[in-house]
Amino acid sequence: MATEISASVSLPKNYQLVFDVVQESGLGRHLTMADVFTRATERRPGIGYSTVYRGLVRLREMGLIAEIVVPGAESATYEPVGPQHAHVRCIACGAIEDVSYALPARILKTVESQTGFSIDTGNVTFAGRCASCRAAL
Amino acid sequence: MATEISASVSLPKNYQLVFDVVQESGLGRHLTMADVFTRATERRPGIGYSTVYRGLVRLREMGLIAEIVVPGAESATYEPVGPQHAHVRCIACGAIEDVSYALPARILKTVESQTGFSIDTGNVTFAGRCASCRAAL
DNA sequence: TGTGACAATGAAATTCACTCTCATGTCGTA
DNA sequence: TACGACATGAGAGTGAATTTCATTGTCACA
Repeated sequence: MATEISASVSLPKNYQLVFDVVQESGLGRHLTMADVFTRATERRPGIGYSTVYRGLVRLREMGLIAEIVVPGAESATYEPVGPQHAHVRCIACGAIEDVSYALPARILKTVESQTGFSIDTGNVTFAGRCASCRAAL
Repeated sequence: MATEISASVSLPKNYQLVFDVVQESGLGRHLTMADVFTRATERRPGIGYSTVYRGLVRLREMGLIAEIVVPGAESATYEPVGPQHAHVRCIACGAIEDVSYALPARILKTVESQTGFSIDTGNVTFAGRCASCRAAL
């Protein structure tokens, strides 16, 4: 199941492990650094927290995984790269889910002309209550 | 210049001070907690960090100021409440600016039906390079 | 195979924003 | 003045994120 990284780059085995952990969590799943560390430890007992941390940094820099920061969440989470999408966070239980929404390209253009910035990315997050938390009220 | 809070509520004087600091920063300005503390200290030397912190929490709960969390920024920032807008952050210098953009209401509806969440708020942030950082390249 | 240069690793310390605790101070009311 | 309720300041605590450092591993090349 371990997804091999395609090309020429030879990734250190522990970074490959970190990559596999995130990749196998699947689209729509969101792992915190602690989650990734836990799963990595199951596969390679003794792996250091720093190694996992550095793996996440490296992979993010390489564009192989995505770090998402959601306001209100206690820590950053990581997910496989995939199609552009937004995230929704339950203000009650903290669950994070994907939403298939991407900002229209013309919005980015508008923002560029309005601010003078060159825009690389747009980021959308929603906050609300998930179905089960609403049911529990 | 100190904006009086309108109504019946009598706000403790230090909280009023915190409110004034944020209010006077003006729309489009973004102060970190440390910024607010610094400015508050100039006006009332000896004011405690905890007091400023509690002031920000209280005012946020009352809806009198807004806390914004931008991915990549080292800390949360505070701004006066105003019309819905998005934020753009320079990945080079960290500057944060306002952008007049709000998610269309129908998007929120779509997200609700897609996820089963009840959506309270939507949040949009952009990342890019500001004009002066691009000029400096 | 030996070796040198360099990258990766694990343990632990540090940093930093944020939050909380507690003892004291202040204010309004009777 | 006596009292209760809330505000305050100093500082400690929390936890995620990041860095340091000594050690180990890896790889290219002789």
